[in-house]
Amino acid sequence: MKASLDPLAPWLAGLSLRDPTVSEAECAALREVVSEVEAFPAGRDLIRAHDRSNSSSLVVEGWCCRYIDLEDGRRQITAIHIPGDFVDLHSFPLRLMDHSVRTLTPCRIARTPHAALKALTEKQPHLTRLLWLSTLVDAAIQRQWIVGLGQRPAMNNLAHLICELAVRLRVAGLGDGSAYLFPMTQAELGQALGITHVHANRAIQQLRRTGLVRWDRQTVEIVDWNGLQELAEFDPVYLNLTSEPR
Amino acid sequence: MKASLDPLAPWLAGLSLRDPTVSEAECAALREVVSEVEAFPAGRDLIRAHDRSNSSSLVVEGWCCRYIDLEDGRRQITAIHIPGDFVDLHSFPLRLMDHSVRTLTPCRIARTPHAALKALTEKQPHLTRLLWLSTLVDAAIQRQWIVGLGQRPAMNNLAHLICELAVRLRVAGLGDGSAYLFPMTQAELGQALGITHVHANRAIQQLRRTGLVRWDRQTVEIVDWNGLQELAEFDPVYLNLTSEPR
DNA sequence: CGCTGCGTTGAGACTACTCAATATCCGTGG
DNA sequence: CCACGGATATTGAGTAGTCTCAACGCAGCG
Repeated sequence: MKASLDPLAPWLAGLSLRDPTVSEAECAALREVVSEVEAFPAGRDLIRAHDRSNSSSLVVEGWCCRYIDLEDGRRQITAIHIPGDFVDLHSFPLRLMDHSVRTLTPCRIARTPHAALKALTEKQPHLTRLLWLSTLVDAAIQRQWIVGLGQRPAMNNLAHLICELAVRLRVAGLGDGSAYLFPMTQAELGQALGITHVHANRAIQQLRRTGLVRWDRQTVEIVDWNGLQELAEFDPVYLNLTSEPR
Repeated sequence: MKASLDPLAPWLAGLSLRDPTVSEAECAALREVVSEVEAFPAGRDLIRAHDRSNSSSLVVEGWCCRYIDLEDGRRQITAIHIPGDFVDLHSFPLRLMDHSVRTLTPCRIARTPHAALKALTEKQPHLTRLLWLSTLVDAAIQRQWIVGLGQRPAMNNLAHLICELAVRLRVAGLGDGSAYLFPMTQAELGQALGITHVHANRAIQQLRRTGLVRWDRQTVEIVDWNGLQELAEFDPVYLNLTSEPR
């Protein structure tokens, strides 16, 4: 998973499957507001809940997540972000952060000042709608997580997450989706699935026993995509892709 | 809870607490694209998943919800919408619906054609950001639901929902939030909380026993706001209010 | 008056949790 | 190269929360 030379590359890769009507001028305008890329180690908070953010972060390389902590220390991860995700575009129209953002792996992040984004929305209505769109895809993903947390047993929800990330990674131009690096610990996975790390471990074992995926160390390999999709009831409509990735 | 003469009134009431910088001209522009109000009975689908929508709905009166069904018939409600909510602004930038929308009570709904919204975004960048903002508040609410479904026991999550709706109703100018009509059946409540209707009933009873709320028929009365807020770990930051309602 | 939908209750089963122990991996320093 | 320590993964046993199935009560309505 080499670094792209163009920090916008994974974002544009995803966009090309959602709305291919981006002009060269728009790309240039966006490129201009994306400041230089910064590197972060794993497990570093980029923004904390209740902070006031004045820039938005685009993931160029690595995984990060948004999360909300409860008073007793339990943590719920509300989103997982991969390269190409504008992880914190939400903080642009919103004022105070209602959640925190943190790296799951070493990351390279491009920051965009809110002032620059605001200026951009003044002049570029089409590009503005695309940025809006990308926050709404995030929201659609959140809805699926709500369904998973509310209705799906742990193993099925885990299968759904694996499907989702496979497609999203493929959309971002990272691999073919049949096997990928899954760099989260089982504790973090549990925080995303709303279960304890002990139960996350058991859900993984249960999923392994179905034979639909192989899961060794940090590598997930999808052995039977159709079977996994069926187990998870995974319907990629919510990812808002107009054309098939790959 | 009488119908407002102005279909935009509850939306503007909420907006005034989030971004009071709306100009008269912007209101006029928005008013122009909101078509006449239509009435719907309870339990009517407004939009179905996988449909292609060409207009967005603003709730003027009544409650409705978004939901996603699983194959075995189980349903997860992903959002509850009250007057002032632009229930389906998401369908404007998004193409295919990933979820359905349905009335929970008799409703009056104002429709806005997407073409008109698009035209509006071409000319009114500030208003566009406000519309964007309102979809992001929806997303923030969804995040809290994720936290609730993943981490909170049923009764606590129910308490959180009651707190949330109390504030949101107050923000929309509907009542003082200390007591309100809760027009959902226990089955629907269960679909929102990710539990069965049987367990929803037990969660209600458990909450009643705390003495923090009275819940008779369809009326919820908050007896001890501070106690309820504490039980729910309710922190209204995510509703993005710059000033206190009322 | 008898539907029908909604709320309520009980009993037993299953999912996920807690607590605790053990095993494995991996980076670091000797 | 090996020893060590910390983080991560795995396992077991008992408990708590939630589900399923089934029944019953009550209210509104034709």
